[in-house]
Amino acid sequence: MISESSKRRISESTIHRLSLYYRLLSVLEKESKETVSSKELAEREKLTPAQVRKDLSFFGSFGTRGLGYPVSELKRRIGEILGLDRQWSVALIGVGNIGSALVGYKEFQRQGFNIKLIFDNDQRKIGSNHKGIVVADIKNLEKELRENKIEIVVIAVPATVAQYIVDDVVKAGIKAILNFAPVNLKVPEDVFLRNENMSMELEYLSFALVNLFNGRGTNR
Amino acid sequence: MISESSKRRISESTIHRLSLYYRLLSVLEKESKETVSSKELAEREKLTPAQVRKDLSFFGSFGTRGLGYPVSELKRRIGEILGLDRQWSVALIGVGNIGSALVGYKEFQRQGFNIKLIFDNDQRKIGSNHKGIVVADIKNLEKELRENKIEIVVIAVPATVAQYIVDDVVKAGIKAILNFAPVNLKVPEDVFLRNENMSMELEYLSFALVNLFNGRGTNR
DNA sequence: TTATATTTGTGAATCAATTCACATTCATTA
DNA sequence: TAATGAATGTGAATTGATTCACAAATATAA
Ligand SMILES: NC(=O)c1ccc[n+]([C@@H]2O[C@H](COP(=O)([O-])OP(=O)(O)OC[C@H]3O[C@@H](n4cnc5c(N)ncnc54)[C@H](O)[C@@H]3O)[C@@H](O)[C@H]2O)c1
Ligand SMILES: NC(=O)c1ccc[n+]([C@@H]2O[C@H](COP(=O)([O-])OP(=O)(O)OC[C@H]3O[C@@H](n4cnc5c(N)ncnc54)[C@H](O)[C@@H]3O)[C@@H](O)[C@H]2O)c1
Repeated sequence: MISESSKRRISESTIHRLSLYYRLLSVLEKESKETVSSKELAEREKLTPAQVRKDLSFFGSFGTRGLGYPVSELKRRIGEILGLDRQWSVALIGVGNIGSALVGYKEFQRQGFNIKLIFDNDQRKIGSNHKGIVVADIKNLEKELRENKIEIVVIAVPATVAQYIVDDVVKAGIKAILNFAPVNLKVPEDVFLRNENMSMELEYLSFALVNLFNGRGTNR
Repeated sequence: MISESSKRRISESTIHRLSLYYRLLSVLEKESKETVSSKELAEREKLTPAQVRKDLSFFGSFGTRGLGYPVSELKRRIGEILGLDRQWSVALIGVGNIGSALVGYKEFQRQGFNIKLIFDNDQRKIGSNHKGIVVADIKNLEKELRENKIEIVVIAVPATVAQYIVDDVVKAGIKAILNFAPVNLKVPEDVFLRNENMSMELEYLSFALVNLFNGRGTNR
């Protein structure tokens, strides 16, 4: 829904900031605030007002000069841009430590990310019930992904097997993958792959503590 | 350990790429590769050779012209830069879904991030044993953090209480925090705060599926 | 209705990150 | 020991992202 046949390429940072605005607008909505200025949005996210306005301007003009942006309306529009105005069918592969945590996380569902299928290869886990979902056998991966029209796959298996799993996921026609395994997965050009790398953030803190103790802390 | 009184400011992306190089060098070391060129490092991380060389050049010159970089030596040097040549004392606050997963994750320890303390406010959890660590009462937070010389704190409590917890953590003199709660925490300038925001990555995938279906997939 | 105050939306300017391109250095081979 | 090839390290050029600055639009108050 990028206006005018996506003239400009939208940067990753802009999209991440849209997520921040979306979350903040939800808070403002709860506080029954009707409008909000770029100045206020910026202050609450430690950004500049110009940045906020520029980010939004890529997608249209949502504000009123002299007044600001209508909170609920802007939230709705950003939701549309991010695809949060619809439901997504998600499958999770690997119900270990991190996989179990994700299944039990209600926030994803609230945002429209519905975990419909869970896979594992451990016979003790297959058939067991996690939050109302029966763990499926990884052997039926491709068939089940297709039959259930899964759109997003979350990888939470050991790093050693992640590439094999991803190859099968790609074969099943999946175009969006979120990977928790600390490994560089290879996917075709037309598949979106994002990595959730917790070690990286710990390492950033470690670097900061060792190197930056004159400078200041940095949020993301 | 930035050379020459940290003239240049090192960008966040450079540090994240150092993490990637570090992981890749571990793999190359296991494969008994002695040297590696910027070209090969770049190919395996989908970067350009110039980028790799520039990143490393901020910290010194580690390579040999005509030959490349010595794998083990470079890994050691990057480890030093990232502070992975030492042990870090970490405390985890909140042993719920995600907190339990983190406690059970051996990879952090292998990298020198040792979870020494776990806190919760749930009486049923306090005193119970998680992977050899007894859950402490959140009431003793400040005292315990100081006595155990904790350097990094991981926040895994509900978003509603995260700010109160962080305030206490800061009072205890902690300068590095990794936060999993989806909320914008306020910390003083001299405290490093990083946010691990999984929703953000799912939202990026959602955006990509809705908007970018002419373009291509993008790794991080 | 007019004047004043706000705040947007956006080109232009600036700042930052990435890529280019090449002199320099070293390994290797003849 | 000289010639060849490979790959680094780094200023310069380029590309991209952020900030500036201001005209235009609207709200609000007189
Ligand atoms: N636990 C954490 O906090 C954490 C943090 C960051 C990253 N990670 C990464 O996430 C991944 C999972 O970590 P974890 O701690 O949950 O590990 P885990 O061992 O607890 O869970 C892995 C799960 O995958 C299943 N599995 C293994 N092979 C499979 C296959 N071929 N097909 C289907 N399922 C298979 C296992 O049966 C198990 O249930 C790992 O790559 C890990 O490095 C974990
Ligand atoms: N579960 C996930 O997969 C996931 C993913 C992304 C983000 N998160 C975020 O991580 C945080 C934890 O999520 P969760 O699913 O583990 O929740 P959870 O409810 O399972 O765990 C929260 C834990 O914090 C403890 N707690 C509550 N108040 C406390 C206090 N004042 N002091 C100390 N401990 C306290 C609770 O007793 C509980 O053990 C939340 O902010 C959540 O939004 C979770």
